Amino acid sequence: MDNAFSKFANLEVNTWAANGDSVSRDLLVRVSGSLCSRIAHHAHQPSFTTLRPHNGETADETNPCIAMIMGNAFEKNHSLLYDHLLRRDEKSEGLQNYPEDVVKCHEAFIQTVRESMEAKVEVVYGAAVRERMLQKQGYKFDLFPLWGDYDDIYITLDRESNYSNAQQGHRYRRIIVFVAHPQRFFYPKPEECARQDKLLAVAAKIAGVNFIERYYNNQKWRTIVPFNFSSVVKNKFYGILEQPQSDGDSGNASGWVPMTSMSKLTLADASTSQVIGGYKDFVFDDGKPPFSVQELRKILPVVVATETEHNYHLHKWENLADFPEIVGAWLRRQGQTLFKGRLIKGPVDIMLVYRQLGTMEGPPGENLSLAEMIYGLIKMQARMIEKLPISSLDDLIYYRLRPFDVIGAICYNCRQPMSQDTEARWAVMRLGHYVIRRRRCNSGICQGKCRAGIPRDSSIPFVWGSRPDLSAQISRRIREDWRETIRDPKDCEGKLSQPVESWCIICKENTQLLGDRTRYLEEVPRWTIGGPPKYVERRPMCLNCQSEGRPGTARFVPVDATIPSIYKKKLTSIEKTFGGLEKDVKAEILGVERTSSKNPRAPAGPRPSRAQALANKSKTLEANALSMLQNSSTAVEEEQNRIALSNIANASAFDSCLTISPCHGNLVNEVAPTLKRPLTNMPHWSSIGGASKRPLESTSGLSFLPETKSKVKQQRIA
DNA sequence: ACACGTCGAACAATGTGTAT
DNA sequence: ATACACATTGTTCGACGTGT
Repeated sequence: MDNAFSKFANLEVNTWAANGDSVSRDLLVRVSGSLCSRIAHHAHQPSFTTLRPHNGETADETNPCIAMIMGNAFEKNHSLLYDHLLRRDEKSEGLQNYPEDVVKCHEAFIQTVRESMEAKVEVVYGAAVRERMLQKQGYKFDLFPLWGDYDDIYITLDRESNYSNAQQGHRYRRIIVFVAHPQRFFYPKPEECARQDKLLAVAAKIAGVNFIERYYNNQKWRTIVPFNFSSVVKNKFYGILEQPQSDGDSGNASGWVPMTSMSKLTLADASTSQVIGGYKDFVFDDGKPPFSVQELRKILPVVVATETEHNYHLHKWENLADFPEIVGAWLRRQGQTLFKGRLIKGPVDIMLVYRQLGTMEGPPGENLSLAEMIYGLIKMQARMIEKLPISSLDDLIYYRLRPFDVIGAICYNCRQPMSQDTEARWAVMRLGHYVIRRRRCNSGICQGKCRAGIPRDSSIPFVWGSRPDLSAQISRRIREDWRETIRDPKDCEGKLSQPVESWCIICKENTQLLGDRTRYLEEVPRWTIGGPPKYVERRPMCLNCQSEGRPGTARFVPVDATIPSIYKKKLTSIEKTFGGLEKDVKAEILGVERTSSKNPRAPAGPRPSRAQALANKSKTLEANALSMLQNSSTAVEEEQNRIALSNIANASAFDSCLTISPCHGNLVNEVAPTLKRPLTNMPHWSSIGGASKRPLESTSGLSFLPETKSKVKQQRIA
């Protein structure tokens, strides 16, 4: 297999080169385990959340998701583990972003593994891989619903014809069990946990490997994966800020060192609460903001001076209690500045940071005492502060040490790349928020105008660089999700690249804007994905509305009545409901979504006062609570409907590709006698894959789901 | 449940003066 | 020429509301 991997690696790097990209070979991750394994685990793509980023193996327990996978239905000598894409990447979006021939190169290699491996069961993690195998790779599978305790799940039969070395007389090569990505379980829903546990139990039973009961349901994986990982991942994958400490930028996986830096200890100990016994004092104060540049200018000289005062005690320092108070105070507020949101709980973490930051200056950290490393860090920071320009915002910003002060930027206006910010500033009041810099954008759209540069990494939040913005502690949390539903400017050719004229939906010809304009002209209009594209409306101020006593913030609709349009809030709600789906599925949904009307509806009555509104609201709440008590079955039904809706939404193209197609198979009965289907219950097998190119059209195979309004909705959309 | 309308406030985007 | 700091103003937000 080494030889095959080596060949693949050469081919992969060359394919990138043919696309004009130079990539590092040592970020390719090897397949782990033997081809004779009983079970194969098929994951998505390796990330940088690891202690072994280079020349790595897939079986890398310093990566939390992989650790979770390896914790259940996985026996070291009987399990094969590989990723669908073998290239380590900061974002696991290779399936969307890599050139198609690169993706195919990975898939061809993995397919040779799948062709050669003996495992009767393959567990596939995550919807992205599932969709890819079903749609783009076009594999043909048959669906096999289970029964009894397992009647809410099904397994998938992988047809022999999917393999180039197909053997005559065999209908199926193996069983595939599609399960959710482990990262999903940092925010578990009970029903999802139960389902995942069942799926893995079935996979393990068929394969003949051990598994752990209620592994996901009882969060038993937490004995393997550190507790703080939850907040970090939440932030990284879901953009939710849980604690100030693990805010914003900590999502950048390349910089974050998981607590499994102590993996040996953690695993042996199996108790996350005392992972680093003796060093719990190291945990940073959660509530305190980092030092601003201004504060550091004052405090650093004092901190540096303590080194000589305490010189002969330095080697004895082991935890925070041994430090001079001011050093402890300094350290506790470096969570963002030095450590960039990483949780630092002990000397090992300090050493890792020291090594990472100190690669360009100072001695390597191995043989240094804790105190020497800490003073090394203090001095690094002092040198940085000295070089910084004096700014009137110094009390509101802080800087990080290289390499964490380099941020790739794109133009806020046109989203084209800008030169990177090599001295990134961060907001003290808003943890982890990058402070925008304005610079010239030389793209065709912006033509050298001054534009805001925002981080290219969309997981890094940012804030406008003015005093009022930087002083405000809470942001309104601007929604960016709607952007997922609009076209890239470079996909807007022909008519879509032309300006769009719009006018107030109420005033039409009488529309009045500032500067004697009667039309709102949008030079670079935003269009939705899917066909036909819809113009995304704006709501500028209409002076005519104002003069006639209306608020003047009505929607503006295209003057050309043939241009369909939609408003942004609608896009947000679509993204909320269908955000988990593949982009092309979303495009289909958007394509058939109703356009917004071109005429105003009947004016509403007078608004009640705010006080009255609040009183009404509390009344409604009470009434709701009462009615819940009186009629709990209604609430239960509603909840079921909600779950059904989310099932349908989540099931995406996978479920909706189902069509009834009876067929026969004996592989299952051979390998899994315990799962033998009762004869009285005639199978309703379904075949999936390639059955439908229009995913949401067919939901006939979902007869086991309760009839709900959501189903009506699906039909309307289709 | 959905499709909007309305509101006050926060935000985005850019103009302009000034320092380097 | 460039970046910064501040000022200004249009745009967009979430919350809350009504009508269908």
